[in-house]
Amino acid sequence: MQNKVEELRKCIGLNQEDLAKALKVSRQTISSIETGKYNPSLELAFQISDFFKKPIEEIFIYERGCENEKR
Amino acid sequence: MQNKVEELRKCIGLNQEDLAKALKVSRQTISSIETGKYNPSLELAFQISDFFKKPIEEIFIYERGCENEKR
DNA sequence: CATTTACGTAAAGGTAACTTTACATTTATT
DNA sequence: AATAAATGTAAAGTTACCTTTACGTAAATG
Repeated sequence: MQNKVEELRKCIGLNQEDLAKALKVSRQTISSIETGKYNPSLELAFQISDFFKKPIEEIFIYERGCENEKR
Repeated sequence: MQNKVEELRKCIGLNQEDLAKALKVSRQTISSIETGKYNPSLELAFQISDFFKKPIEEIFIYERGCENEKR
């Protein structure tokens, strides 16, 4: 899943460490999310969403497999 | 974190097993989410969102601590 | 050139999310 | 009363998320 955390973070002139502090997670967590090592938990996604004041869907891009429109 | 999975599921007349199959997870995962045992991963939250055709924020209610409007 | 700042990454460990299997309970049906 | 359908739950195992500590590197600064 792609995300715009790095872009949004740089947009407001923060480094990873400061964003990490603001979100109360480790810098490695931010780094790992930005580099796509793993996705945040739903809770952390909400915190990030709140911080940037954007909906989760605008920050995290879920790649929908074009599998005949499930359902 | 609260969620409306059970409500939305019943609204379309599905049982936990059928929803689980549609989402390709186990029935226990659905049960655990509905009873609040744990939150889904962000990926599963997106799948659930897609399935019910509602944004994540309308299905999962993140309890924001009233901590002086972080940031 | 030496130091600082920012970032990536790796190892080791803890907890959360998810699995399969299985059993118990409740509600409905026959 | 017996059976089936739907749900809750528990145990044991795997993988993902997140932590602390730490090291390497590249770019900027003194």
